[in-house]
Amino acid sequence: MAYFHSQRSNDLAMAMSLALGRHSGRPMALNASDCTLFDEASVAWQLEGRAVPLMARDSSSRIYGSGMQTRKEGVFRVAFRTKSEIDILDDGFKWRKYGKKSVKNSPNPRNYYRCSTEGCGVKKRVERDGEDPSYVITTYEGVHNHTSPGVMYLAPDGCDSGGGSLVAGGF
DNA sequence: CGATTTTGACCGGCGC
DNA sequence: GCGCCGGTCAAAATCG
Repeated sequence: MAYFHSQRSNDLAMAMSLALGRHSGRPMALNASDCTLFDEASVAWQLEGRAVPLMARDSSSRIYGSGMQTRKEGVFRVAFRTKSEIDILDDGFKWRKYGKKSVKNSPNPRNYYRCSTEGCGVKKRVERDGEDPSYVITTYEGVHNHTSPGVMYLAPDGCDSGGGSLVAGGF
């Protein structure tokens, strides 16, 4: 098992990224009770205590709050809701905003971010909950192929196996 | 001075 | 076919 260390309080988003990286391509549903499937994520959830993961599936998943079905296949997508004052939850990755759109369902605009690292096509969608403005809905799409510059990975004991990488190679 | 944000335009899918 | 809707592009502006 690997641990993560972060100086930020927004560990949930980062943990979700970790979960994405470790369990990429594996379809599974996430509930609050299923968080034990993800070691790092479960730690973060215990720390946060308020975050409510909504769903996580690889394909044919549904977006929170709407009956819309995703048609893209093979892309791991996670949507969850977090109580936060700020829209941009820094998860340790470098995100570059590439679009802003207001959706019809919600009066709040939706921001589109992309991982600025070359070769990493992970996308992120941040939207504030229209019903509860104190909540932020974050959607990750894709898998990182590099380590986060803001996260330090620690091994409990001298981890010798070089194969146990947290980075998900090809999906 | 390079990277990133901003913001309207553009485009593709889908429903009517 | 057209228009709505969601997603992306790209050029100018801005930031560090």
